[in-house]
Amino acid sequence: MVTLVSETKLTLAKLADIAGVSTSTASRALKDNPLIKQETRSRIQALAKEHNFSINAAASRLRTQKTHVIAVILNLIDNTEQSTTDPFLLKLVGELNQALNAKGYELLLSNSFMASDDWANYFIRSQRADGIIVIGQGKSTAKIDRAAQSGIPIVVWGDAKTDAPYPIIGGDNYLGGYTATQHLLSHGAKRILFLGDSEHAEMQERHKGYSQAHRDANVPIDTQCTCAIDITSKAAYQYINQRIKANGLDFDGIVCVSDMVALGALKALKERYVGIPSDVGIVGYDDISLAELMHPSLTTVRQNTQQAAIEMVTQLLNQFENKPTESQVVETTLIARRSTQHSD
Amino acid sequence: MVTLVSETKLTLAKLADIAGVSTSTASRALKDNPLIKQETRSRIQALAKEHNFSINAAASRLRTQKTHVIAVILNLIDNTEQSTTDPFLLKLVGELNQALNAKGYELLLSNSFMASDDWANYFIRSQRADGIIVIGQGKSTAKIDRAAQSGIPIVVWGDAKTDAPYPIIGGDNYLGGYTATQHLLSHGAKRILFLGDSEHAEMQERHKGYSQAHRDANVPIDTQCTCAIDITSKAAYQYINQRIKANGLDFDGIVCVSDMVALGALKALKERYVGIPSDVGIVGYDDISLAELMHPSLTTVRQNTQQAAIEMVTQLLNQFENKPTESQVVETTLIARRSTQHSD
DNA sequence: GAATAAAATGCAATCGTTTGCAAATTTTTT
DNA sequence: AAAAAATTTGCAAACGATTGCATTTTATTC
Repeated sequence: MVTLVSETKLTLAKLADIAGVSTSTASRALKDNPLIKQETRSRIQALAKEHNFSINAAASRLRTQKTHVIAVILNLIDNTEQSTTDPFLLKLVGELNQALNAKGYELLLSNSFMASDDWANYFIRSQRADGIIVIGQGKSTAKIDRAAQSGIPIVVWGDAKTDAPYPIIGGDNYLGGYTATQHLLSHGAKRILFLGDSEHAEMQERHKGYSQAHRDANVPIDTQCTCAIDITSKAAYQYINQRIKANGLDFDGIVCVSDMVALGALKALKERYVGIPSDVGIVGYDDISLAELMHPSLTTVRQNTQQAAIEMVTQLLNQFENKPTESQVVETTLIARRSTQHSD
Repeated sequence: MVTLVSETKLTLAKLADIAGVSTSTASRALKDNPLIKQETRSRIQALAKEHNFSINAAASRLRTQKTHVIAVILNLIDNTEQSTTDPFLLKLVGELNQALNAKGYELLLSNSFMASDDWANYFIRSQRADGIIVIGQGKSTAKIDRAAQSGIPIVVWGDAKTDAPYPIIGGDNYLGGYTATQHLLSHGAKRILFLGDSEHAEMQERHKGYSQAHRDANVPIDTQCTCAIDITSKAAYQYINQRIKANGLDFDGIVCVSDMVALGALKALKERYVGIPSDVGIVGYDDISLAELMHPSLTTVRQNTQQAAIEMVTQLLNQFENKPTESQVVETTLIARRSTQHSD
């Protein structure tokens, strides 16, 4: 495979030459700067198209000190494989990609394992990106705090109620946990498991909602019902299996911190012929596309990810202009399906 | 939120000043160039760490004409929402991210809707990236061909048997289609639907395998059994629903071009109380993490995505050094589960 | 038609690294 | 101790676009 096209590389200077103008004029013309006569502008733009010319991004970035790139960091939990497995995170990435593109930005994908620990340095000071979006608060916000501390533009997907010097966008986790639990209680559940990892800020909030719903319904809470597991379907599957083996079916409802967890639990229950929802009702979180495809379809809590993505981008761009920013709660609604209620 | 840190921006020149050496020495020291005395190297590296110094990527890229960035383009099918929905594509992205990082490259995520149509121009000539990886051949390879034509480094995930001037990495689609079909036939199926879009090169190959398996088993093929639908669970759900409404259950097996499609079909069948696998056996493709969580768990064809990612990166980097490249077939295996066979 | 205002273009410095080559320093050899 | 060789360092020219300011060209006014 030989490159036939190359000739000599086409630069703005050469294009200007061809057009018979200076580089300044060419540069302005390509950006449709009204300083330049309309006719000249069109002429140069046409010429650029004709010669397949593209502004050199490296040079432009160096000169303008703006990259128009945003780094999106998947803040994964150590030694879980939540990453490649969880459709929710990646869905969010997809939405962010769209939201960013709509504003003329590109998305540099990274994850917390890969990027060096000093995000401010690695991405911003090095001029690889203009700002960063972190997906997930993780168990510790140390890296995030550190990055924020150095004053770089940053936005986080997480629990919006957390008090932090940077804007956090996220669903109303307390409400989500509350509604999910209440929903199960109102369908008669008496012993509801909370399945997930309560070390995360988001999960903690959900757990608070879970507790409050119990109190409001006058149903006692057993600490045995709060089960700390990794946020994967596998962990959920194993946990439920083991629990039933050890204790028998000592619960009649499950609130899960993600749909993946719910699916793992569901599988374990089905294998043991536990009736759903007759014996155990189950609620997931995230409303991934598979939730409604399951059998029974999965009741879950949906967070408006598109709205979230747009909001995150807005909050980030605001920082570029030193506008004030604030954490935002996105729409969070319970989607009731068959895993918690019989058909009408 | 005020930036407290900024002072004046730290450049290599200033760092060199602090260290009392020239910028050339500083530059070399930071790259551990043996031209520089070991002691000087360590001293400057320490200084850089201490002052949170990071080389300016824009300047470096401009000077070296290398970005160390690879653009990954999700080549989506027009007006389907395959993008944010299909876990398989995003899984591949995750794997690519790892493979690229391992080689010191970063991943710029894009999709065919966003990026301008002229990939060579937009990504490479503009020096936004050094090469591109395209995920999916799509219905038409026009954009890919065009990009390849201009001699840029490029690799494609698709059907490796397609003859093309660029390396294509992919599973053995013929074999996958063949094995899936044969598996159903050997379990007694007589009328098997092929559910998917046969305009794609990959799908065409699978369809060929599907046909050949029939011939080898001496089972007649009905063209009515080849069903062209969008590659989404929704389309599959609707199609199966409609078909049954119109024709009754006129089939006893389904070969799907993706797990998402299979899940949609599964849902439609279950809602009509069609027994699986007793009445209809069903095989998916991709082995997304949910395949085994389904009920019944889904028989599917797995392609080794990790191997694929590594191979794609290798083939791409080879092009940087003008080494020869070639299309590669990755491991493709049938994972037999409950959706095609009763428990033992 | 000269003077003034407005519109269009060009000059040249700058962004921060990298690197071929020359210069300075140190070490080895005779 | 001088000459030669080997080791370290520094000079200065790129890389390609952008932009404040100066300059030229065109249009307007009296």
